[in-house]
Amino acid sequence: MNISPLPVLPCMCSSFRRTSRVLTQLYEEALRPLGLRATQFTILQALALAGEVTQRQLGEMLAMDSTTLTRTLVIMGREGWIAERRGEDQRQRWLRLAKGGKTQLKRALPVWEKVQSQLRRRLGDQVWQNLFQLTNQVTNIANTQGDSL
Amino acid sequence: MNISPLPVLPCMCSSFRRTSRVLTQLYEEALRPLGLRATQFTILQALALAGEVTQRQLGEMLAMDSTTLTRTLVIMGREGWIAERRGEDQRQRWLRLAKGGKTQLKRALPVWEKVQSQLRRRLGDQVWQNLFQLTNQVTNIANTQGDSL
DNA sequence: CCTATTTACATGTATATACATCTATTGTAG
DNA sequence: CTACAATAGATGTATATACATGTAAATAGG
Repeated sequence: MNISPLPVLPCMCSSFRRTSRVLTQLYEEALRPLGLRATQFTILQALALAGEVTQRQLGEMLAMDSTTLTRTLVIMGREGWIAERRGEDQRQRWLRLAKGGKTQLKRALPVWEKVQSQLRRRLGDQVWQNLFQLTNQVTNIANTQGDSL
Repeated sequence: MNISPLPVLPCMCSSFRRTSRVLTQLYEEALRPLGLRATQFTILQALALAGEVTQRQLGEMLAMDSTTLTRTLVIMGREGWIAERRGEDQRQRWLRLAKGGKTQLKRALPVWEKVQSQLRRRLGDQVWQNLFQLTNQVTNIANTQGDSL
């Protein structure tokens, strides 16, 4: 059944991590038939919006460690979703959607939009907008909190 | 430097996952000297608040798969933070804080409160309260979204 | 120009996470 | 009571994630 509301956790970090888990399960359940994980979908979408970027820039956009991307990009390259080239700076990897990645994203978008719209309907437009604003605000503040020097 | 605000992501799942990552890094940076990960701290705190619960109940509280807890509990048991016993139902594991877990939690709480209060100050009390309310609302809605049958 | 430092990414390692599947136990229909 | 279904965890496997450290390339100082 699982109807009873979950207890409020006193920790902001725990609260966000818990919400992330349930959202991830919801979105991944929808994306599973396509063989897409949440992070992978996010990267496809980010590259579609940003065009060609370095691995580091992508990591900054997603607030994800650049070395974490190394592993995920291996998987996505193996699937033929990501294309890359070295820059003039030979250390940099410039990343972009490969043809297969565009196809995969095109297939995923309707599925994603359905999940988004169902969730949005249940939350209401006002809450929905608030959530984007607030999560973004927390991200930016927490992201600079440690920068003491 | 890293001052420029991060782009708003159009996906609610990505937004929450990104915020989770930055919050986790912030909290874990503070907890690292204690050898505590975010999830581990959450479990210590949850057990302190809930008393003795089964693995499944703990999983439900945290919206975490019960089998995920199996691995984390191995680590925490090895550290001497968790005690357990079998119930009348021999399949169930009843979990509680061990003495070492109480000690560890006592050491961690001041560190955690410092991170919380700094973040709370930068966000403001109103936003802080909103965040708990909203993350909880999203958790409960997303947690029941998939329950079609 | 040469060395020291910084930067971009790769690799090793540990934890987090979920799902599929397996085992043991409990509950249920006849 | 017995066979079958449901439940609680354990285990196998794959991905996600970050940090410490390594390597190669670029940059800065002299």
